[in-house]
Amino acid sequence: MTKPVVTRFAPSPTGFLHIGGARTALFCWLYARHHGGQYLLRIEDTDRKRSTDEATAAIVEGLDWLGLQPDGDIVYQSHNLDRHTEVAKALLDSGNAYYCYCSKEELAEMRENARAEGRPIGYDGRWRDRDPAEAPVGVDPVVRFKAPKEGSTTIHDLVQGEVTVSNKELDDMIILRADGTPTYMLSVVVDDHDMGITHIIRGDDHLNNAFRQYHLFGAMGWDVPEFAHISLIHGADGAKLSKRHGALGVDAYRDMGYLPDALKNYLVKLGWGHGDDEIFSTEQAIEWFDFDGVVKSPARFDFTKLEHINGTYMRESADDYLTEALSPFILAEFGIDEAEIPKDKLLAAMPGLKERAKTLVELAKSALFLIAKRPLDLDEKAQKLLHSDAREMLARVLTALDLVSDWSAESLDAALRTFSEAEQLKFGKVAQPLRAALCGTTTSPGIFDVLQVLGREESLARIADQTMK
RNA sequence: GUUCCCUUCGUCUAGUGGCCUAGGACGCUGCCCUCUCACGGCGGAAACACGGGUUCGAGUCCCGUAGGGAGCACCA
Repeated sequence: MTKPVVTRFAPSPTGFLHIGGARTALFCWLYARHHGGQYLLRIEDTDRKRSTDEATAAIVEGLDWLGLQPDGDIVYQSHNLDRHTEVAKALLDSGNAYYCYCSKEELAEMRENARAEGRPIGYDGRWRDRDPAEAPVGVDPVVRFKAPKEGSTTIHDLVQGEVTVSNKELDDMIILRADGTPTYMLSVVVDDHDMGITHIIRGDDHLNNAFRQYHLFGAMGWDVPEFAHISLIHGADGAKLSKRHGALGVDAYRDMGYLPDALKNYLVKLGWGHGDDEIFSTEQAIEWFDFDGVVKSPARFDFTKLEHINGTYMRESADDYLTEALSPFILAEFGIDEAEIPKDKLLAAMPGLKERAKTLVELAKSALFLIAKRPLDLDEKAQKLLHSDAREMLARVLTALDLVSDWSAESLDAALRTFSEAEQLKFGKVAQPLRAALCGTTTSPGIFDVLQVLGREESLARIADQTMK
């Protein structure tokens, strides 16, 4: 019987939840769900200068939108500072750590020399075995961890495989600053242990940290969790995604009109694969997800593919769900309040509308003709289409449609076909001007659907608006 | 600079020594469907970074080279 899986997502609250973080969270969540374990959220807010409550809120909100709610309470790293300090003291007592009185200038010089001589840049351990009695007075020391000097360290990473590094590369890292506060390296290890984390899943920018953390776990006599370092997401140009280079918060994706499930589907496919499967439900992802499907190389973010997946999800979404989801977009696009939105019409038109939109923003735009008040503004193409001949023809269409008493797609179809035959026009020559008059645009759902959703009165009035006798 | 990681169509990927004449998806593109736009259907162009090994046989294993990425803080 193995231990139940416990994973954690551990962002630092210095900004929004960006897309790479969202994917890491998704992988953590998926892995925990797959194994029936727990997925926890830890806010790494020990850098109080850069951490903000707003950022924490944005992260929680972003995860919530994606449906990645953590199990159990959120852990705030800053609340555990005393515990971290306590562990540092224990390390000091057991001889696994020591005080170092180096000044910053001394350290800078050390680095410079190392660089000049082509040696690894790091602390040289000059206080490691020095007698504390030699300590300069009036200097607050930092506490450093005694890393092994000989041999090498191997990590069996679930994604990267066996990774070995020479212990010469590991310098004695600081675990307690001169002001007595613990550093990140110490805090993560203590928190991961205290939270019972079994699998550390994070971006591979932390791969090198894993070696140092490995020894910290060992020095405390703690079990070392499994590591899984997943590759980072790059922008479309192959460069790393960063805040100033294309990295957006998940809220931006929400505002661009992507569905959370579609974004998740896209994200999990970015760097993980299950054969040729492209579109699958969250349930299937949980069932299939494992590290043997995770790709080591970094992936580029591709909006076009996201759009395609989103379009697929939209077409498969329930009409009432989309109708509700649309309100904020209609407000944002057209400044129309939720209360003024004719939801019944939206719902009725939704089957035809959702077929044609890849995002909620597009969907909102395509629904404008349902909401717009007469007389309609015509877009450029529609204006061009409604030349005088067409307007004259519309007058005759109006007469023909006025005769239709049963305003059903069937009778409308029959009436318009009869009309176009009588006029010796191809059906399209009738439908397009009609569409322009009805929608103000040259694209829309099927013309009979449009007539029906608009209703007899509104349809005839809109046509009348554009006729020329 | 140094350490570690990565490298299959433009992009995401399948591929775990013979099933590969390298498969799927997005995008691009030809045709069909058609009242527009989509959707859908049937086709097409398009990749194993390079060089050496190992092997009867290499996209798959090993070594180099090149390119890309990440780390190297009293940040997390």
